[in-house]
Amino acid sequence: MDQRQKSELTKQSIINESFKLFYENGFKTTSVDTIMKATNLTKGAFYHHFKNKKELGLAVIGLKLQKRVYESMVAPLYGPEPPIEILSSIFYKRLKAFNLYEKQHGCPANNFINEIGDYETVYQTALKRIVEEWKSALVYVLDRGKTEGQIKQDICSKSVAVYLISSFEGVRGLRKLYDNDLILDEYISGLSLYIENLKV
Amino acid sequence: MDQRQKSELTKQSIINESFKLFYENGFKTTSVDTIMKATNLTKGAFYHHFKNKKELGLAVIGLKLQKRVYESMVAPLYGPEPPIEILSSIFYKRLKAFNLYEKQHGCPANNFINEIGDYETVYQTALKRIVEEWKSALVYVLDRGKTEGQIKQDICSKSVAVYLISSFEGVRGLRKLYDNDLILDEYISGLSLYIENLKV
DNA sequence: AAAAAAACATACTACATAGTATTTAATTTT
DNA sequence: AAAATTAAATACTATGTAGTATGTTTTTTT
Repeated sequence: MDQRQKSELTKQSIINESFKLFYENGFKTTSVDTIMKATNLTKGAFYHHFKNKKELGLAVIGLKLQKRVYESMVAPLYGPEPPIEILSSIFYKRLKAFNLYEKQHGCPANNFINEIGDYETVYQTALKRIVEEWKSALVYVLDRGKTEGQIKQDICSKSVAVYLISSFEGVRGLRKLYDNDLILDEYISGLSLYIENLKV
Repeated sequence: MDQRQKSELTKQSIINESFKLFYENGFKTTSVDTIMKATNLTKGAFYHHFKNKKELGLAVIGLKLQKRVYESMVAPLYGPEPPIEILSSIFYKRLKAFNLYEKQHGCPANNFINEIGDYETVYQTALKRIVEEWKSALVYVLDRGKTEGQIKQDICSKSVAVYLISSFEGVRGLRKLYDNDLILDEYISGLSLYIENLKV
């Protein structure tokens, strides 16, 4: 392996460990020292690859968070199945697929949003991008549902998209408070009712 | 004013300033020094009134956060108006009543939930109390709606309650990312649809 | 193989942090 | 009024923090 590849690997390693630590303990409260301890590297390596902690934060948001949300919640919305099926399965499946660790610590993106969404404009912009991408995909599938006559014409796709995202992120925070899945099951039941009412 | 009253005032002053600073900058990232600077008091005063920062955190949650949620979102649910009216007005009114500062920084309770809901059990328990109180009130008004024949019999009150809370807290986080109210308006529209579908 | 550059390590600075120890001032009790 | 108690101030410790300065090693270029 040449130098460039190895260097890229260490950079990715820093980003990966950061994502994990930010997820477990928060962005602001995770120190560069802690991160570098986790990577078995030193501060020299960190500041060789990143200008400062902010640059790392933006890298984690733009690479890890965005990718995570895209792969799990966005991409499936562009699938060929009937819109209502896609909607009801994607949220349901996703929630059911979370392991205990993911239930306890909530949504990585939502954690960032709540911690530093009001902190600095650069973070705001980077996080907004994730939400907008998700929203667009939801609007796409909802509009398709209307076109294909499966979803009521008079509903506002954007509003439904926002409502779906809000409730999903909201419950991922609430779940942190409990040591069982009751709240998630209740959420799913509440969501089902909502989606049911979108049908013509 | 006697000593006890004055002492209680300084304690409340510490709690109030803490609430404000926690809200703006987060719990873990607001230092005791910063708080005492804001109160124009010193560290001696702080550690006279509180054993440690954790005790302060619990005081802020149990007194300020709980009270805030109760007064704005819980108490009105026990009013005499028709359930559907209460539901659609309370969420709508609350969102419309927020000033810019409150929109930018999200929900104080939700911020705590997302920051330290997975941090230590004592915080978990204290925050859970707030959510459960809110949920109970929603279930109460939903059940009343069923009894009074205004709300569909076959919906699960708990599920709807959880879904309502989730979406509300979710959008309060999302709003942080934007510099206008579009997302709130879309949320309200999405919520209206949801509530509309609860009617018989 | 020598020179240059890149990738990292080590050692440091300046400041922030939670909490403690001790002192001073004000108030209440006797 | 003296003694005791409470409220708060001051001074401190030990550790954590972001970031810098400089050194060393490895790889690439010449």
